[in-house]
Amino acid sequence: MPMADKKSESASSDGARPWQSYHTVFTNAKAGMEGVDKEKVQRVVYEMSKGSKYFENEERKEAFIRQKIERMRARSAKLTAGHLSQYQTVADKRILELEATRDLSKVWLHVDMDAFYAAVETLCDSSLKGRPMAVGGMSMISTANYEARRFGVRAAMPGFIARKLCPELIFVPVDFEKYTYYSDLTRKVFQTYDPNFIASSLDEAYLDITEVCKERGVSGGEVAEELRNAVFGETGLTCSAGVAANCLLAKVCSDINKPNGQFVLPNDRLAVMTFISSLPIRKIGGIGKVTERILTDVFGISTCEEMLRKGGYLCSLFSRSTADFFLSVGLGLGETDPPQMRLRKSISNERTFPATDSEALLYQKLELLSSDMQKEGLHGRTLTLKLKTSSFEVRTRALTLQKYISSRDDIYNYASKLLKAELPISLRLIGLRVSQFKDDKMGSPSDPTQKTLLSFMVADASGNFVRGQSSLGSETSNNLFMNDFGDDISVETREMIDSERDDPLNRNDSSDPEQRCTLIEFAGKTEGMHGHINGSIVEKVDALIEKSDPKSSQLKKSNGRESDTSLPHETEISSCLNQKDNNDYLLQGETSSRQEEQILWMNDYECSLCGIELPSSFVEERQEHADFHLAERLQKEESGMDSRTLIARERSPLKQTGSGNKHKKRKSSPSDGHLPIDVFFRKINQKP
DNA sequence: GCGGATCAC
DNA sequence: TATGGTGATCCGC
Repeated sequence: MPMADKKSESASSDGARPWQSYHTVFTNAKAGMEGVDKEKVQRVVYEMSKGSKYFENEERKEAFIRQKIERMRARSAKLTAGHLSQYQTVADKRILELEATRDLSKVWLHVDMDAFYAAVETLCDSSLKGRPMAVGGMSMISTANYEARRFGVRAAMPGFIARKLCPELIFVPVDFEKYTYYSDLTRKVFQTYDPNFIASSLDEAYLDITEVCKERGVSGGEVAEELRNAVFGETGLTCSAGVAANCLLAKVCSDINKPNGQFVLPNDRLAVMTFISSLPIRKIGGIGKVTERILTDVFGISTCEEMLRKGGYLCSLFSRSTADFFLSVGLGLGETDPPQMRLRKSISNERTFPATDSEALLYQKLELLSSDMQKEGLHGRTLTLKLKTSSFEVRTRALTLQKYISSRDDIYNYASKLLKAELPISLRLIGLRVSQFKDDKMGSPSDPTQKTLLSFMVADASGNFVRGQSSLGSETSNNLFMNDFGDDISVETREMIDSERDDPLNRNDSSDPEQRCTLIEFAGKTEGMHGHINGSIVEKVDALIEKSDPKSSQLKKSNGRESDTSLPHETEISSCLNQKDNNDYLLQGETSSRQEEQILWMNDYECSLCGIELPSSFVEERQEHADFHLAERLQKEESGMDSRTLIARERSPLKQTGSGNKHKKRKSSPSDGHLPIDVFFRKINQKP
């Protein structure tokens, strides 16, 4: 097993240079960090952190990661030549299948504002120009300008460490109103190039400029140049752009000539493969600090191309979806279609405070949080209490109820129970999260009197917020992204939301919390999240390769994320039927199914039985519609009609009215989670 | 369903 | 003096 044995190297030098074993994210290559003395930064960070509770916790985490790596190395070493060759065959086949999904017909542009918060602050106060400056405070920095980055100062770094690195550093408090205002200006420009642009944060967006290029007969690079000029003209801010055939690559490209630059990757397979071949894996969205270490330390993978060369190992040691993602990365594949609209699945509030073990104080914090949660006006069944102890250990304690709760008192009472079980304890953070919203599970009849997530504003794929399904493409100024920090890390989220409510720019705002825009998240959707490779190894070496079902291993698209790229209709249903679809290649075909719902509102608005579109806010209409199908079915059953026939007929229109992407591959084999439809309905009927 | 982890911004 | 907040997802139980 080839491996980059960095461990012995660093272990031997630990004594002399202990800071080298303290892995922070602050020394990763980032725009503006060229020429930074990383060794010095590392040393300062280490010296400032050493001995703190935070540091000790980091060391504990580090020890776990080392263990993980050791376990994986051991498993990897245990693979026999036979197993490996089997898995190599699987990987090669998979690579071919993935390759077949390559789509070079689209031109995607990723725009990324340069040091956005810092740039806005400088725009508003020209005395900051040319001086090292950071937005944030002594405990946390949201972003730093390029002058500060030369000292190694960067986002997510504590301010007191930043000041040590750069004593001249100017600190400016965050001001989200300002950033939102300028973000809206940029979005107005984006909209002229792609009305359906995807805003992934205040300072980042994806634009499909395929049509613009075609209609005007210009290149992607020319569009990028023009757009960047327009953004500068509109705001006085610079941005960087990447142009490529898919979102994943475009994002990588926008980082290459940052700041105030752009990079075009031609829609050409050879160009993509060449580009990918030397690209460090850490540049890929979804591959973070831990995943990078595992891939390099266990498999010796440091560039994307090596993903392909080590395909056999990857397929044998990772879940199917994770391995698919890795292989896609190796091929330079990524999302080429706008992501499906997604509804928020949870809402949370958390707050850090001076550590205390005073129970009275802790309950007081909980009370405040409970009030905040009530203000969100959501109804959920699952309540999760998050705790961070004074030693930085994070715990979560969850409770799922029969009923939906939303009131301050309910939240507080249940949260108190969860907290009580942890006492005595010394905490520095308490958080609450509510999930399993009323309309989370499709098909459960809605109570029209209830506020639900879906009665809030929802967003279309452009990131523009719309009510229900109508008036797509509302004004960009109505955008609101709660977790919208870009390069910049918020420490003032609560304030941001509160101030946003009074923002004169948000003309649709209402004081009624029900009318408020609610975040629909897009962040990271195009890259997806493929961490969690820890402990995901299943003993599968004994599985038979014959079990691999060719149909089931068809891939839809892109980054290999089943749920992200699923087509509507059957695919959507199948992913509901079979949430646990993470077996490895050789174990496909053993997944179980479970589903009890009646009507599935696909994409949250489309009836699974007849395809009629009913926005989720049409609560009563939906109930009526469900009743209609029920009555219809009962009637036909009584008349002796075979349910299979019935269902087939009812479902058939779906296929025509489908996504219009019939050529796209999708999960299609029963082993992938499709219940025979009559079994499916039999199950439904068992449900009271 | 729960809890720990990872990731993005 | 001092290391964030929000949301998602995966994975093993």
